[in-house]
Amino acid sequence: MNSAAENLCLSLLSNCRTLRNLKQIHAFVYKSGLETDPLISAKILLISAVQISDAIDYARRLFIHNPNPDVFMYNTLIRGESESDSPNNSVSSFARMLRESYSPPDSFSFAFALKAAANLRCLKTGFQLHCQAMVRGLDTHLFVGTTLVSMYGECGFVVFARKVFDEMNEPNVVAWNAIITAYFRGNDLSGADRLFGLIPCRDLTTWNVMLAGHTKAGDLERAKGLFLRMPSRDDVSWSTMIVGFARNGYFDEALRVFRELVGSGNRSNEVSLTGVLSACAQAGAFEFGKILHAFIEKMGFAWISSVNNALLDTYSKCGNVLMARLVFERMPGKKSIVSWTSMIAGLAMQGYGEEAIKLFHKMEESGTRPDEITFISILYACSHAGLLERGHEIFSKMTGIYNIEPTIEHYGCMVDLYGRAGQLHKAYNFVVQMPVPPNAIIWRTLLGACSFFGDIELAEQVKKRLSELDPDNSGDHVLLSNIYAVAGKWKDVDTVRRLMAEKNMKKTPGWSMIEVDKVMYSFVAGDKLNDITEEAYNKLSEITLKLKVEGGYVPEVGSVLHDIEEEEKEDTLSKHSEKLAVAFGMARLCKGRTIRIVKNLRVCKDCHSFMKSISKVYELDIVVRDRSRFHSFKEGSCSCRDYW
DNA sequence: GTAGGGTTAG
Repeated sequence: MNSAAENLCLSLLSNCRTLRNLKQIHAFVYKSGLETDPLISAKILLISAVQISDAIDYARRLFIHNPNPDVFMYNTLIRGESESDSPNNSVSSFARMLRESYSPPDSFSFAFALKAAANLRCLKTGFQLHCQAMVRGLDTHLFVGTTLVSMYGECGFVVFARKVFDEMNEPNVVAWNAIITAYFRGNDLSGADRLFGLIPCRDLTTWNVMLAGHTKAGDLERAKGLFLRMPSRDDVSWSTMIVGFARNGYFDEALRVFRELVGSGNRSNEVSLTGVLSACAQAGAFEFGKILHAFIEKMGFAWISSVNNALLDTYSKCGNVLMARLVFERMPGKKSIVSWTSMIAGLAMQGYGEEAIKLFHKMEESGTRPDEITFISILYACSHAGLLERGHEIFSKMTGIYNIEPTIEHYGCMVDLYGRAGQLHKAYNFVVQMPVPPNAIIWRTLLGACSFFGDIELAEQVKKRLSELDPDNSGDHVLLSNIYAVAGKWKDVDTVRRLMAEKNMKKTPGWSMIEVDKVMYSFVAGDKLNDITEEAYNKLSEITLKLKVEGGYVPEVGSVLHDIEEEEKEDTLSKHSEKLAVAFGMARLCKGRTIRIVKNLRVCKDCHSFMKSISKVYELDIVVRDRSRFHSFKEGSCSCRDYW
């Protein structure tokens, strides 16, 4: 018979969602003398290990204090750890079960431990578990077999996955789904399609498997076809499409599908939200992002950490670091490493180096261990704020205290740090002494710094290295020719230009995007004429004239010498995509509204001074997110202090 | 009293 207190505890536990709440209930359990009640302690373990994302440490402590855990409790811990940040703990718990438990692992134990091996992509662990399962006669168990298929698939061994699948007695639809997923994992799209044709019965999930496989392979057309053809769709089908579009750069499509999802009355979930938010973040769709924020609050998604992280990233990538900070501060529960790192990166992109470092220290104090991505963000913050010394300290801390092996990206940050500070020869010496061979990106970073500080001699040396590693990169040639042009070395400019023409090198087309009335418009340099571009071109000529007369704006033709004839210089400059986007925004948006642009390349010197000029003459704020950082133009100057 | 396949942010 359950007592009244026991029933009360069980009912409290069934509504428990946060660690804080769980601790309160746990205290009440002690007070009521129910701490040894098997049903209640099992339930508390289940909630902390599985149902609350940041409570696995609590679960582990509970488990340790239990003198003789039963199979159920072992399985719960193995399951929770397999889904945690350190799935290797799950494997350890399984091993401990073999050594210490009175009862042997059952099919549940194997399914959970195999999931850990899959998450670790550790074939060796998976193989050992497979052997153990064979010894116990559990390898042909339907559930264990299916998990084996997906484990081998995750580890990239499709042949093993297929072997297990072929040996299964009567594979059901779930097993079929697992083997199809394994084929997609191994990039065997036609194999996956073939199996899809052979499958005896398909449910909704099979169609979702096909959607996921094709979107991950980047074939959105195929996925779209399947999406329209499938007999019914659920929230996972919709989320898969939205995430797929967002991942592959089809931001407007992601926004459109999300709108359609909400309009159709189907259920949106946290995954479709993170997907559409990611599209907004990449495209800089600030207005749409704000609407999503309201939607999140209204629909009760605000307690989910993945949604909050995506929202904070959206605000910071749209240039609104204050709103990003607000979301960050108000997030419920423990802040994850993703939250901390996103916030640090957000501050870094705006050039708030000191604030980023402060937050980094707060993160350390909170007990969250920074990882390699955190260090990339914080080093980036230092280089973009000119904090040479601090960057140096942090780099030594990473290797010395946190024992994190620097990757080529970390070295790249250091080169950037020296380069931006004008210490070109220090940067060069750093590159040649690096323990890993420098790649083209490293040399390109240095070339950029040489260009900024006009060091022709070093630039030529660096360009030589680049020619060995990546000889046909047009950007490198453009940089070099710009360096010559600024120094007035026309003959050298000509040589580089001729080389580019001979090799038929094409410049990466620059594009810029702007959001007007929650719709994204994109512009490409030298765009063909249509209604939208015509409107932009007309407004642009009007603006340029006014700036020349009232703002003293003089086009800086140095940036275009590489690819066109002299008389066209100014004409081509005026067609840069960011100028078109700004002009379009000024034509369409209400007066006084901040203009927000996202650009795929770095903004050129001419466009930079053009924006400064607009911000003064028109008394208008402009925010440009380029490939490397944010530029906030206000009253004739830029937040980057002409340093980018 | 726990399962297996499909969607999740830096």
